[in-house]
Amino acid sequence: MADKNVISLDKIKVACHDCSLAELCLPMGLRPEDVDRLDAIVKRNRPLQRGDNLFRAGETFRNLYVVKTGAVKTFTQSNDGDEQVVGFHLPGEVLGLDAIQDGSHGCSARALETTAICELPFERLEDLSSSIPSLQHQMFRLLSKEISQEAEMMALLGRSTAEERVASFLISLSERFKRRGFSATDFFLSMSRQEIGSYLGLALETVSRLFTRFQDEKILKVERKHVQILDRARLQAMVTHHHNCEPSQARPTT
Amino acid sequence: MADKNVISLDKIKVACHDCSLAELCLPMGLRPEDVDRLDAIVKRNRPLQRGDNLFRAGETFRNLYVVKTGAVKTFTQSNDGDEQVVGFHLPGEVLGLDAIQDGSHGCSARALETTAICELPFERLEDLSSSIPSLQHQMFRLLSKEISQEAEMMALLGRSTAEERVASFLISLSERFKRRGFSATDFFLSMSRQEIGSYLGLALETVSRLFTRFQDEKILKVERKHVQILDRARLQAMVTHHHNCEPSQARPTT
DNA sequence: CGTAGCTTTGAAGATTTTCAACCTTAGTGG
DNA sequence: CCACTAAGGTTGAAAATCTTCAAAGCTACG
Repeated sequence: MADKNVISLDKIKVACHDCSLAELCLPMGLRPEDVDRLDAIVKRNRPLQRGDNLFRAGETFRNLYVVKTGAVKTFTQSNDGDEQVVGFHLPGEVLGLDAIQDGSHGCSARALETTAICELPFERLEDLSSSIPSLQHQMFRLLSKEISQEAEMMALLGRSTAEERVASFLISLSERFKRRGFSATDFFLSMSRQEIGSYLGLALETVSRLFTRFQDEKILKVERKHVQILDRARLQAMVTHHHNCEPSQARPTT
Repeated sequence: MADKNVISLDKIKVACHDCSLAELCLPMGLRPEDVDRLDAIVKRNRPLQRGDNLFRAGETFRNLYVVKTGAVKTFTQSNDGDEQVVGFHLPGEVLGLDAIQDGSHGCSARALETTAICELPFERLEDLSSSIPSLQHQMFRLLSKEISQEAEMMALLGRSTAEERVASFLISLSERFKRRGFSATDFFLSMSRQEIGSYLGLALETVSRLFTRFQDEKILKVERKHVQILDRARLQAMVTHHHNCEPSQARPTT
């Protein structure tokens, strides 16, 4: 809607209009004055550098976070030190929804590259939701969407071969980039093979091999972090095989 | 809180007090008069028989459902016919949260045994939430909890061996039964090996073998659907190995 | 230019799946 | 009352997939 660029002085407000609140507001349109009220509670912090933590597991939950630019991973750590990636978060996506429940974060979040974040104090958001029914509705939808997406991921992990998982991962990234106005067929992975593997429940070598194989089969062109999707149809076919209950692309929702 | 038994005439109301709304109300206590307002919108339907569908993927979303007694599975169907189980729902647990998002159910729900269900018209629930801040808060918590649980499941599926998955599944069931006042160490599985396997991303034979092995190792006693946990500590140890970020049992929250 | 960190690749090893047979239980009907 | 059948469960062996271990290649960065 508001397509303005970020302006230095009025940065906070504008930043929110054009990005952070898109996820919350655009889907069903709050009234402009309500958007302003929402804007008023949003904070924008200095950008995170690669490796910086946004929050850590166990910390008290106070804010939801919206990725403006960059990318963030969420992960848990096993007691023997190695980490398990539970999500990647691209621009426009929200973090922290799992922490509302018990007031503390259940996973840590770390920037995969230089990343700008908006912060939404959850208590304020709750207050506002009480007085703006359509915001409450958006909040419910937002939470519900997260549940759907996770369920889809569970179905993927519960059923798929390594091939399906990697294909599905690429399609997911592709769609998410596309939605934010980036190329759906040509993008950079901000995460390592290791992190992809951890997320998909595969060894990093398996991920690497699949990338190589897809390239040999002319489905992808991969050059380190740079991925180009050459044959989306075949990628899709690998996944469609398990038909995720909702006809994903049949409805132009979202 | 209300520990009354179900009384025939006033069944609907009482039923809700002692069970269906526990999940929504008890965690942080609505005021009694608010609970009554909530009760007023709850419907209770005839019980479902084993195999009956509660809803099907693609149907319009109107209600959330709370399992009162019995058990329900949610699943998606691949185009080649076989199903993928995405969840099991025991008494006190809520179904349908994933459907708020786009107004239609993304998976089907079917009774695994004779099952009683409460129905909560979501629109009414939203209206009520607007006027009862603590109910809104409970709703957010409910949705957030679902997100946490799914994230935990994703972590499990993404990281575990068959052994860990089955161990984790049993512990999860055990805890859920316990919370509802059933035995944590002696219960009946209402789902088949096939369904467990589908849920955990394992072949049904693998599930069966693990049950047998656990029995050989004196961790379980399994006799068809009847499971007894003999050595919870060792079951727990198989899972703890991956430390689910939140110290699960350290805090008596819930 | 050299080192550190990813990534790729190969080969061996482990786990899990698949296929197939058999067993058990519960329900049915002779 | 017993045999029969169907559905679910168990078990074994072969086959497939994925992981692990190991080594080498590539890039980026200081």
